[in-house]
Amino acid sequence: MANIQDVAQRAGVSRSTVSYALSGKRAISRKTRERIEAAIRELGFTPNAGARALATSQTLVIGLFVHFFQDEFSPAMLQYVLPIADAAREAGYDILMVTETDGPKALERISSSEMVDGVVLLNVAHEDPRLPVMRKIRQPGSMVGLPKNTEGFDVFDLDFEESGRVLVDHLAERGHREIVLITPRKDVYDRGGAYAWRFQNAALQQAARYGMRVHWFHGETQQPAVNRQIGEILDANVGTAMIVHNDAVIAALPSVLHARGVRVPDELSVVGIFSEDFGQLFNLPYTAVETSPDKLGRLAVQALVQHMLDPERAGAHRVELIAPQITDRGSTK
Amino acid sequence: MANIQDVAQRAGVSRSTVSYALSGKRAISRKTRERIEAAIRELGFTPNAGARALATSQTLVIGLFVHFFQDEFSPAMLQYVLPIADAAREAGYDILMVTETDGPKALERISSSEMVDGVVLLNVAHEDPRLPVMRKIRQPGSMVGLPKNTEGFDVFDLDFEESGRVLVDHLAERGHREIVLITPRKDVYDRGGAYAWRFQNAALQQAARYGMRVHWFHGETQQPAVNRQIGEILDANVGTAMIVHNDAVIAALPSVLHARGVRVPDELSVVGIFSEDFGQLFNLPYTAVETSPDKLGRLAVQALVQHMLDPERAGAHRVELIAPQITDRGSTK
DNA sequence: GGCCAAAGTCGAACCGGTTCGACGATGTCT
DNA sequence: AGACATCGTCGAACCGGTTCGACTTTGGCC
Repeated sequence: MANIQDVAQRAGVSRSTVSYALSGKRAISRKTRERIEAAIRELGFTPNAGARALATSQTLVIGLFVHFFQDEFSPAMLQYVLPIADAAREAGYDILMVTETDGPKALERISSSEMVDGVVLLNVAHEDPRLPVMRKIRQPGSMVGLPKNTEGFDVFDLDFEESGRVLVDHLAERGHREIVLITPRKDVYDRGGAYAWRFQNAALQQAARYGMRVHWFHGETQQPAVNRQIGEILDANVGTAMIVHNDAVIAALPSVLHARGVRVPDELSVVGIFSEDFGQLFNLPYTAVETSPDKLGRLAVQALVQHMLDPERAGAHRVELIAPQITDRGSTK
Repeated sequence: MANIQDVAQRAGVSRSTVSYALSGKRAISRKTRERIEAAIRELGFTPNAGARALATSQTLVIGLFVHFFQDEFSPAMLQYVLPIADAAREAGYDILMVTETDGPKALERISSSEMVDGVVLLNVAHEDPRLPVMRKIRQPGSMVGLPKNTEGFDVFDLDFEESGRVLVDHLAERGHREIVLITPRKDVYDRGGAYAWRFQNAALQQAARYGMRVHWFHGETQQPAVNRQIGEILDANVGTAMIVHNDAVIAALPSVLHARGVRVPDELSVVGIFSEDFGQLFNLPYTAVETSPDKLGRLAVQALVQHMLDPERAGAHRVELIAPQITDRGSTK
């Protein structure tokens, strides 16, 4: 394997000259540069990442910390991960993906051994145990999911409160007075998944404002419990519309409704909150708030990259809740 | 940030002694070791990964090369990725996940800059363009998916041929004489996704052996084309059973069958090939061959780790096609 | 022609670990 | 008591890059 010394020798220059030719940080004459480039090509030289990291304190790697909870629907997670990987690469970074259960410990390990220049956290909880660690470490951090205390980080999330209101409005405008609300499982709340109660509180409050009656259920996440529960809710036969904030439930809904011969929107109006890709994957015919995982993931990476490039501006952090967009698929009336 | 020199100073020893205390490669007296450990704790020292990589030529990172094709069903891919990440961590490795479209180039880049100790390739095609690169690089490689030439690699895959035969047998035993076979999209074949024709050829051959008539279709992958196609196939009303080797089709099947009131297995027998998790996700009530992505992923990592630990035995490679297990969910008769 | 700035290159130091050879202290065996 | 192996530690070299300061050469300007 060729190293920078071999290149220098072959081109008849010193190691530093090769380095400068590569980085462009000092002027190099055209003739010399061409000789160096030829030598690099002939020897197939690529700088050693470890050595470079050691010298520059830069790894060009971003740590992506994801935890795949059993009670959350995994396909949805992937929709964040892929755009993040793409955006990172566009900015010249690779992705070290960490899925360990013990997030704080993993974060500590990766950070203190300086394997990454920055960190993206997915699925951040209200009082996320990773955040205290994030505050101690040297690398800048960016996240998807709104924690209680955002100080020191770039934070991006959907505006779940507004999303809840928008969907209630949508139903209220169409005259619905009694509705069903299906939210994530209780575990998500217990874990501090703030998006759950942010959405739900806002929805309940807005419904109260309209004088709507709301029947609220924590949706199941695993089959066959999901189908059974949907059946029970339909049996109860309360309400003329349904707001579903639960991936597993909304994915299973078409088949259950079909099986029971419930026609949407004639007999029941349905709205949800999921990404376009997710909707396509499960062929969901429901009007819904778009969750834009790709947009959020990209934003997180872009903000992080800015901080990594310009560590001075460590004070300026973005907290951005993107506005919900409703996609009307005609499932309400 | 504390480095090994700070620790040495605080413990009143030399840097090398600290290093030996950490690695255990030479004997260190109990007293000295305890002083060093205390210093490490007090200073919160963690070895710098780049420096260590430079000195040892070991990164403790595995490169995971995945390409998410639009015409393949992404949720299925995740089922390989997560077990791989887990298995890697258990062996002390982290995962650098690379999703670039230009796989060969990415492989070249990561490998020659020595960012990883070894490489896992997912979804390997018959003549995968990444393989020529794999043969040149210094790091050992392991893969899921059976290429034409396996020499030099550890290869793991489901035995798709046997899977095809097993499913045909299953239907033949129940007296079916005319069946529908739905395979992956044409693009998958064109790309050299060998699992597609390995399964299909074996199934067709076995069916011929029984004198069965087979109606063969390339399944669609994106909605709403999937549903439309399933409808058309059902309209044609040929055959008493269906073998589905296509994730998007099998995922959509329950709702289409429901909608048309086709009862399984009374009016139509259905078998498929998908993982248990996938079946659970989409609540699929079909008898199927288990694809065991978790098992395959773990095998790939374990084999790779062996090669990384013992580079001498570079000659001995495993090629393992795991035997299909059929899970009877009662969708045939 | 002399002075000065800019361009181009080099050598040395440094980043933070690991590892080899050497050396003193200690213990064992004859 | 002397020879010798073993234990414990140290200093120096090395891994492969980057970067700083200094030096030489070139060119422009008065």
